[in-house]
Amino acid sequence: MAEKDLNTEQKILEAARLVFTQKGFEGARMQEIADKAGINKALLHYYYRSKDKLFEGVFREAFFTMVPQVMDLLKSEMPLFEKIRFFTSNYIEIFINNPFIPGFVLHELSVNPKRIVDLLSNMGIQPALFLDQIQAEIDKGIIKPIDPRNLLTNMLAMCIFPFVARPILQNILFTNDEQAFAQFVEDRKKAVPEFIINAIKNE
Amino acid sequence: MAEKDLNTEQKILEAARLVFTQKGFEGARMQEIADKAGINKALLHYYYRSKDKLFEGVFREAFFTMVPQVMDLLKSEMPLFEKIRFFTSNYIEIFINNPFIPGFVLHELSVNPKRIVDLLSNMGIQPALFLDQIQAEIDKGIIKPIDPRNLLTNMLAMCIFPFVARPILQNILFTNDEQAFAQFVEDRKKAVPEFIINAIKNE
DNA sequence: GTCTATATTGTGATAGAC
DNA sequence: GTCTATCACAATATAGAC
Repeated sequence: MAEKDLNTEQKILEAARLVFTQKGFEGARMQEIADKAGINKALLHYYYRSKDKLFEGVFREAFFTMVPQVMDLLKSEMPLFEKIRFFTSNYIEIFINNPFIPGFVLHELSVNPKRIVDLLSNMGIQPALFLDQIQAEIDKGIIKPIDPRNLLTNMLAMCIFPFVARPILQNILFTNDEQAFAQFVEDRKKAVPEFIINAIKNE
Repeated sequence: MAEKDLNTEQKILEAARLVFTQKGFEGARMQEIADKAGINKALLHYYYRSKDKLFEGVFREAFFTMVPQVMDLLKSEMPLFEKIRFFTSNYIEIFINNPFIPGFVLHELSVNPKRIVDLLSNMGIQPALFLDQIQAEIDKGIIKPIDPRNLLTNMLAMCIFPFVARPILQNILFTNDEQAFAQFVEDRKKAVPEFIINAIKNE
């Protein structure tokens, strides 16, 4: 690494993140990334040999933002209900700060599913501990019987879906009022864990 | 690939549906659609003047499959719990038969949100009646207090999300076993409404 | 490192024979 | 209606001056 203008490189990555996450790989244009970074196309290729290489970095970062950070939380020793509250509210908060990540990752996942195999095996995603914890609470009679995988899927669904379906939800439920939708999502940091715990708690 | 019995126009639409739903508008190639339809590019343009026109038809059909069919159900006079069971299981069944629709529609929605304005206004999506029904049940003390929009969002999330996130869920929860995942989704036709009703029902 | 100019390949779309 | 051949342009990528 010789003397690189980190400023330019940062600008490129930031611009690429914006364009890729909003348009996807196929929809993104190197010209638009260059424009947003305030440089020209040639300089993009000077820093990153190809569109693929540039995308690789952006996708990796997005994938790491979306998947593993909070997944680690599932492995902790926290009591179940507390863990559910912590997981959902933190996850929603991450997406509030990165609203385009979910749609971006899910689209690229469905277009090129092979990619996840590489990435997932490179990071030890292991929900087994969390699933076992759920099963243990069921056996103890503390929560209602449920397939632990269904519970985890529901948790993820309620955290992620509003960001993937935002345009349509905002339109239907809030007549396109952006601030109202932002407040709605903010409220869900408490509403979602409450909903989940109500669903599984034994009286 | 395509049936010889079908006329050319049907073969084109079928091929376009496959390619567009799996690759999106930007990722789709007219060449690939032509190949899948067993014809050549020129003939595509003979039947549909442009890629846009062809996409229009496919997206419209997908959008109508995804959004309004079951939405009408929300307006019916059914009791709330029964309505929730009917809605969720029917919706999941639709996606079992059209697994690529959710990802396709949601992606195009986020890439081109303006499109929904046109389509949504052309069909009277009106969840108000359902939201009112929920509020009425809350007032009567039959279900727990909850923002009705949160409840509707959660319903949609749990129905749709597994199909959008299928590659990653199938990998993490089922070690890429397709049949196991199919069974999992089938089970959710009963598990999801049960989960929801448990979450809101007052004891 | 940054630019202008250009090469090179894609891809959507059309012309015209049959 | 269906084909082959080709156009026109857009987009990635490279060459080379400064």
